Amino acid sequence: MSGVERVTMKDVAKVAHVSPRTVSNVVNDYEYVKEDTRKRVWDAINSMGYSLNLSARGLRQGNTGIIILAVPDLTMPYFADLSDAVIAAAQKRGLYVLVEPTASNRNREREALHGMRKNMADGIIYCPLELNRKEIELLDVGIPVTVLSEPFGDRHFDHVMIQNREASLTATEYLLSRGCRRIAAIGLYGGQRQGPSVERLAGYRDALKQAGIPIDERLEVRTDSWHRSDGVAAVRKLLDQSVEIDGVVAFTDQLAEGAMFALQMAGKKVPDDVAVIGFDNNDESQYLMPPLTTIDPGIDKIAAQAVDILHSRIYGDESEKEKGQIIKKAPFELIIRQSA
Amino acid sequence: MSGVERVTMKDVAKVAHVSPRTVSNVVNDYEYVKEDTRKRVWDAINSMGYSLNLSARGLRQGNTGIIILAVPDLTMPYFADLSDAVIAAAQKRGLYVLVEPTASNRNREREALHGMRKNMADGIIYCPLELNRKEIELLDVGIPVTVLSEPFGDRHFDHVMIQNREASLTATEYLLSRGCRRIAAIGLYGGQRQGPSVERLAGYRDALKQAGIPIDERLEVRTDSWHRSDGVAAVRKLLDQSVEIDGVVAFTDQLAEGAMFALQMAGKKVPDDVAVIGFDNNDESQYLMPPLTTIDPGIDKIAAQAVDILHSRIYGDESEKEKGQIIKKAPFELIIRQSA
DNA sequence: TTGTAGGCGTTATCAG
DNA sequence: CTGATAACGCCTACAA
Repeated sequence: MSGVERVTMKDVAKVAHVSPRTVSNVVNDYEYVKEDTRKRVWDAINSMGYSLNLSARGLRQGNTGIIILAVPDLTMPYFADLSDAVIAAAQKRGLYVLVEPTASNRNREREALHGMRKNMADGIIYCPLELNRKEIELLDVGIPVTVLSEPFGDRHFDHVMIQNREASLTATEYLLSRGCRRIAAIGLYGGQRQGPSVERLAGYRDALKQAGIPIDERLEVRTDSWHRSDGVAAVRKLLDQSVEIDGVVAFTDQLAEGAMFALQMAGKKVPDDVAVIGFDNNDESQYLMPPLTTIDPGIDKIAAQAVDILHSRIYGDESEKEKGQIIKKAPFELIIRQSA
Repeated sequence: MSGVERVTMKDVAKVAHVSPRTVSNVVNDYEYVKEDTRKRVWDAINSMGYSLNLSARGLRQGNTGIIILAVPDLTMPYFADLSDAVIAAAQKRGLYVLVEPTASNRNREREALHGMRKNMADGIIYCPLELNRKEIELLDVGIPVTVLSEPFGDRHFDHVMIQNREASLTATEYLLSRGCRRIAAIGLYGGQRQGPSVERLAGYRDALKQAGIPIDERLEVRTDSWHRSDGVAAVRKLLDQSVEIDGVVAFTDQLAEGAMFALQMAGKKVPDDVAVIGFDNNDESQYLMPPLTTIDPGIDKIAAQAVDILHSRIYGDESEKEKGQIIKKAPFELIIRQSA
């Protein structure tokens, strides 16, 4: 097969009759290299099969060109889409992305490794499902961090916010405008006082309050996670307890999907008997029966902003690095289809 | 915030009153270190906030601990699930995974970067959708490669195979056993003579042949890709052309999902009018209406095998590295639900 | 069981 | 515009 021999810059330099310094300049597109020299060097590089050793560069420069994207679970469509978007955005800036599932079904004992990974990266984009103290501690590792959530605690990480509360308010308002009065909220998550699910519930309550409708806690269904099966379970619970409903605000499209499934299994028509609205606008939501009305959180913009912020923190000039906490709100959009 | 000062092994050594060598031994869990010394070193490490510089280690040892997972598109559930599984498997072996979408909607001009990435990794797991010459060339970069497909060409990469042809045969046989006689095959992809979609079509034809049913090319629908929208388009095409069908073998669950959607929109009942079977067993397929009968390709096993093979090629002793081409077939399973 | 010394491939500094 | 030289932080013979 291929070589045991490692071709280095020095080797290339010898063949091209220049110094290693010049080879480095060529490889890094340094401006002031004679055209002639540049060509000679590239020829040597290609003919010798040389390739840059990024470990060496990293050691010398003190950075790796890698950022970590920490998401709960790649098998959830929202996070898969987000990862894809972040990788694309990072690529534009010449960064590599190490995806790290933090709460995947397949990973349980990753804590140990966590400590190591930070050494491999120049920055972290962290996407929390819930915010417990331990995870937050893990973030504070001496490299820039951008968190995809509302700001929390006394930490001063940068944030790119999904407007969970406002979007949830919008979704609920829409159901109200369609005449729903018994609206269930599905997806309050875990035992946290903060995090996306708490915000989404708050938005739901805001809308009810504005409409003068009293809160009925039986309509607020907790779930173990945000998978489809949780949506099924939530609706079953409502039906079992004979809680009357004419609308469902699901905190993710998967929950909505599961909810619609369970409703239809129980002989309810969507949207006639029960209107359903989701959150995320995953690709699949437009192919459900009926197609799902949902909130589009603008994933590409979120990803691009997160990467841009991180990039400026890591590689920007001093003035950028020293800037105070950056907080951006991403715009969202109500996508109306047939489920509500 | 945190430090400008970089703590090195030498610093730790000084504080712990040992040599850098000993610190290295401790960090790397070398066996022969006195308990007392070990503790002293760890204390120093923790109190000083030292962390290992992986670039330096990589430079010294000639490897990075990173493998690349090249998949077409993270937004496709199959590849998201696969990535999750590969990351989990890699974690068990202490490897980091750089996910690289090769044909994502969001990435078009990544060719240029491709050359660079190989320098950052010790090995590649490559998951092809189609096999064109250019992509194959790109693979041959001097580090071990494991390909998730049937072997091809004259290259001697290692392979972990999904049994596309056999599984597709099984799926089609099942529809036949349920009485279908006009079975459409949806998802022949691109203009290639090789690749998963070609194999799946072959399996479909095998089954028809075995059953003595003549091939009708109008039933074999090409698609641009394997997204839900392609499933919709394929069925619409069949219906528009008034091609009679009573069954659909879709080459992915997403195609099946789109197909069911289009069928139901056209007033057809699934499975009574048209039975539908998918391929992949994504989580969502059990929540469709009706729940989707499909093929489970055993993603966890595929991921684990691919990582294991790569690991032995990279870090194994010489005898393992020199072994000839490794080819493994992953088992699959027919999952029967209500769509067929 | 631990210390010493040297180099892995790059890039930055400093000349020229 | 290009050359020499010195680090970057770690690992590993070799020695003790």
